[in-house]
Amino acid sequence: MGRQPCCDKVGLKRGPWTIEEDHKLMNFILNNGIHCWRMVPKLAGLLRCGKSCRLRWINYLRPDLKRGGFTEVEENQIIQLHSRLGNRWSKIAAHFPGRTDNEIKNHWNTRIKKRLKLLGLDPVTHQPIGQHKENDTNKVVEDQDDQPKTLETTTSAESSVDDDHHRSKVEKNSLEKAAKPADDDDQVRELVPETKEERWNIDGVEQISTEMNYNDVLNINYETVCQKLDFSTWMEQEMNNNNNNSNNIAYSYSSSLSLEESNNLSSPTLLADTYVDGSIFSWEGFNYHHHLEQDLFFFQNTQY
DNA sequence: AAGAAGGTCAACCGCAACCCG
DNA sequence: TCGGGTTGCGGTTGACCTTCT
Repeated sequence: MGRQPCCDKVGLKRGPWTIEEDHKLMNFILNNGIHCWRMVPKLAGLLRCGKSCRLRWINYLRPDLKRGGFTEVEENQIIQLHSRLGNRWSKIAAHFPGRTDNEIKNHWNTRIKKRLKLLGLDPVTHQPIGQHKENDTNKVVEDQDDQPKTLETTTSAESSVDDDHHRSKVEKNSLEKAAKPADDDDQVRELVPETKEERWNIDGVEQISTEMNYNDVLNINYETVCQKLDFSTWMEQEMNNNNNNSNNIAYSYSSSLSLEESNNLSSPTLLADTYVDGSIFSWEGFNYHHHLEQDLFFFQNTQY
C-alpha cells in the first residue's frame, strides 16, 4: 500500500496565493494562534492544505520577516555557516532573525554558489576547485551529533601581488566583520577575540600581522588552549616554511574561535576558523587537553 | 520588437523526525 | 514499545521576470 498523502488534495487550491487568501490566513493566525496546521485551513476558510498554509505563513506572512536582499556581511556569514553546517538551511537560518531557510537556500543556489565559483572555490566542499581530497585530513568526520563536518584547508599562497590578492583581502575583511557571537541549537558559542593589526610593506606588498587577544574566553576556563593556540605566529611560520618564494607572498589572517559543548563538559571541542586572504581554514576537533603540536599535526600535512 | 536564454523565488513534494496516545 | 498523525526540512519545480541576441 502506498503512502498516504499529507492531506486530502481533492478540491484543494494550489499555486500562488491570492491577497484574499493571505488576509484570511493572517487574520486567523493573529487572532487564534497556531495549534494545529491541519485545522488552520478549515477554520480559516481556506481551500488549502495545512502544509501549504504553514509554508505561506513561515516564508511570507510572518510579521517578523526581514524583507530585502542579503547584505555582503550576511552572505559571508552564510558562507561561513555553510562551511560548518552544510545544507542544513534551517540551522543556518536560525542565525538570521527574520530570514527563512527557504530564502537562504534560494540565495545560496542563485547567488552565493556563483560567487564562490568565481573565487575558485567549490561551493560544496569550500575547497579550491580541482583540489582532490587525497589527504586523510580532508575527510568528512562525524561529531557526537552525527552531523557531518568537513576539515577544510585552502591556501592563498598563490595570491600574491595581483587583483586576486586585493579581492581576497577585501573578502577577508568582510569575513572578519561577519564573525559574530551566536547561540544556536547546536550549542556553539562563538567567541570573537579582540585583534591588534600591524601593517608594513615589503617590496611594495602590504603585509598584515594580526595578533589576537583571547581574554574573552578566560572567564570560562579555556585559557589553556587559548594561550597555546597562537594562530598568527604559527601560520606565519608555516606559510614561510612551505613556500620557498615566501618574499613574494602576502597573506593576512584572522581567527574566530568556537567552543562546542559536548556531553562531556570537561572535554569541549574547539572549533576555529582562520581566514587567510579570504580563504577559510576550519580547525575542528581539537581537544584542549591535547598538546598544541598534536592538535596541529594533521593541519601541517595538508596541502598548500 | 520579438523570441531565446538565463535568473529568481514562491511553492510543492516526499521523507524523516517528532509527538502522543 | 509501537504506530498513526503531525510537523519540519531540504530538494526540486515551474511561473514569472530580466537580459541578451
